Amino acid sequence: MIIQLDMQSDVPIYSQLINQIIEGIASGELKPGEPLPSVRNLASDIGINLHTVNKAYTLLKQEGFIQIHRQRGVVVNPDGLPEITPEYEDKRSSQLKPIIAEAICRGMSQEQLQQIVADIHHEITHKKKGE
Amino acid sequence: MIIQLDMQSDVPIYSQLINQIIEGIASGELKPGEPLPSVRNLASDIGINLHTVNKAYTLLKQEGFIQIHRQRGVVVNPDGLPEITPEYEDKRSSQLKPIIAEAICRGMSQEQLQQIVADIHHEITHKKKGE
Amino acid sequence: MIIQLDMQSDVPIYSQLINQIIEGIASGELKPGEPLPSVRNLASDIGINLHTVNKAYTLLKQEGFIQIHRQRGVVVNPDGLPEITPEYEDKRSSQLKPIIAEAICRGMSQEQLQQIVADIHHEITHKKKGE
Amino acid sequence: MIIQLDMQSDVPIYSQLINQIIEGIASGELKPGEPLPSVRNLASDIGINLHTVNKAYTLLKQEGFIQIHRQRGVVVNPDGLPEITPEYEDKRSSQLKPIIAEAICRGMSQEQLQQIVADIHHEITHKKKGE
DNA sequence: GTGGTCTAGACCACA
DNA sequence: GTGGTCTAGACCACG
Repeated sequence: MIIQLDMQSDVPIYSQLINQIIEGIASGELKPGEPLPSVRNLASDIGINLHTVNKAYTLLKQEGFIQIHRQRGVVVNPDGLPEITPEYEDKRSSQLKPIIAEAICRGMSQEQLQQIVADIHHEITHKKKGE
Repeated sequence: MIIQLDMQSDVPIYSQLINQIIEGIASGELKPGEPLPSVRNLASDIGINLHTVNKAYTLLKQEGFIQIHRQRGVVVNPDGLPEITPEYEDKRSSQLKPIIAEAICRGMSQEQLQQIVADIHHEITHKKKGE
Repeated sequence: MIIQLDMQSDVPIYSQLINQIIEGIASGELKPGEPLPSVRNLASDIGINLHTVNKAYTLLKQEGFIQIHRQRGVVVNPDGLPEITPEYEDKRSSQLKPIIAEAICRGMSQEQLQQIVADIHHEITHKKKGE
Repeated sequence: MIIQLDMQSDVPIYSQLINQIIEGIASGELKPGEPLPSVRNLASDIGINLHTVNKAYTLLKQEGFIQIHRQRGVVVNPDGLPEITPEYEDKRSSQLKPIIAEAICRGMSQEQLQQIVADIHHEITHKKKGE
């Protein structure tokens, strides 16, 4: 899986990493049980510090997306992925609200918004490898 | 309009402020041309630093949501609100993508997602004053 | 509050720090809402790296014992402390089980064990400041 | 005796192994003089590294729980089990203290704590073989 | 060779 | 001045 980071972005690198891995899981590129690169390999591959990768992995583990095995490395959680918890729903709503509010201000209708969501949804779930 | 800030959130206060004002505009609570409190008043009302309010106002102005006049104070942009620029569309997509990816991971269907979006859209546009 | 670390222990420093702070809260030495030293102050006071303190604080925040405010520093959670969750009960049992098993092997009766627990409980809740 | 290991746990495998064997002795499942599987057999049975089993056995021997004979293999110490030494008491207290402190923070009374201890004690000593 | 921990030092966002 | 992020480099526990 190809990781694309924007070093100029104000989004922290470890966050970008988390997002990319979650997208990889969502798109099916990364399947449950599949191994992820070791902290050091990934860090040197994408040219960042291993602590940054470590932080991303640790947070992904805490949220239940991956498992970090003692000395065997990191794998996508084979026991199924995190469920829809009330905390998650709260977080999701508070993330979506300002985005939707701004869209409304800029004159987007509800239908247009839903179309955008549908497009992105499709883009993720129909992503082809290496794309 | 009532501003609700969460001092424990990891979202910066100036961001929360921006979001709340944009939501106010989206809901119709704040109409084009309508005055906003002065930097000093708003800061003392909600008990935060002057600079924080200033930063929020400045960014809102940069994005075209408000106008700041030296003497007349701050008003919601009476000349219409910002349009849908390519930059905005990029920003919106990059914000939505990780949210949608996580939703997919947690087993939400596209329909469920769109329902959530519709709910939040409705919540914003049908908000009653003072609520 | 006095922090006592054992640099020779195989218990990680950040863990010892977490334990000491939790004990401080349990003993009433640290009350809800009370501020904790800044990351840098605490680090230099006890002669460790700020990242180590940061890790301890971050984990304590994740478990709900403290709040980390934007720029105002760290305080003991004023909204009440974490509750008894099923996850906590599982963790607690799996921590206690091997300790109790070893105690049994070494010939301790259930009454003796409970006495030890009572002693430690008393020691924590009746700790006097500076002791 | 059935060994249950959690490869995802952050408790080292050799520690889990030690705990399980001590629990086996505490429950009476493993009696003094009773033989334990050879390092090789146990390792291949539960699918872990030789060194891991070796480390567990070596530590158990150091603490006096088992004896390792060159030819006759490994047996539960027939000369009686380890006693209550001051070192053990220190270790036990330092293990129990943070657990009890957290329990207090989470609002458990001393009676509740002792009930938990009693439950686990009962669970260990009344364990039936093969359970 | 793997992740975990710790140190040291730097820059930035926030208020 | 506060915490947040990132880098660099080191040692250790684990298997």
